[in-house]
Amino acid sequence: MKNPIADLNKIFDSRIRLGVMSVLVVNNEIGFNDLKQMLELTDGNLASHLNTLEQAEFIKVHKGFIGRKTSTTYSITALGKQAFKAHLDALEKMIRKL
Amino acid sequence: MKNPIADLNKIFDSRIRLGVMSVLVVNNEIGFNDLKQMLELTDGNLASHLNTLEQAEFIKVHKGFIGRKTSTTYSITALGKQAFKAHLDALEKMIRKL
DNA sequence: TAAAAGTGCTTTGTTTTTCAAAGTTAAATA
DNA sequence: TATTTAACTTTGAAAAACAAAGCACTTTTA
Repeated sequence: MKNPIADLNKIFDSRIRLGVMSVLVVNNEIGFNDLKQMLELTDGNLASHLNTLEQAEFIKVHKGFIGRKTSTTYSITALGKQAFKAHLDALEKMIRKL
Repeated sequence: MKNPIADLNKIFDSRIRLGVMSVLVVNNEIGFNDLKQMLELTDGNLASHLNTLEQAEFIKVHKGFIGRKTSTTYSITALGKQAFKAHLDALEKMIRKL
């Protein structure tokens, strides 16, 4: 039997980053505050996890306005989609033995 | 939309503990060294994760002998099976939106 | 118009978690 | 007898997670 965890992506070990990605897969764009409320996080905590995902180029940021109010939204990148899918495939392979 | 990560079990955030559980689900008993080789871990690292799982009563230890040589094996408990399944269900629910 | 509140962070510092390395005890093998 | 193996425990360092506070800016409210 080979190492069942070797293909899991370390970035997605975090439940929060997993949650962000899962939200971004179904919402092609979501705001900082919506995400914050959805995942029940403090600003700093969310911001740092978003930063990790951005560094990995799994998500990208859009800074814009709603009317004249600033609004930051996030979306998943092609690379992010691919990496997330690969992770889920690895997870599935790992547990399909059930 | 409600918090998609609320039902994930914190104990299974760790890829290693996830790996241990997934191995134990299909092997009703496995030895320390087999697990160590399978997951490619140092003794101390594996031992401490096994300890976490044991504290949670998700696995149990059997200390015995092969001939007169000590042999430690691990198996999953009913509680562990249940908790692991609940975690996988939560994961699945989270990603079935795809 | 002054105060309060919201947005989206960054910074700071603490707590928690992870991990490798070394030490340990007892038995097995060369 | 010396070395090796099994299965840890202990120690300590590094990394990660997190809350709280601060901040710059804008908008809303009193």
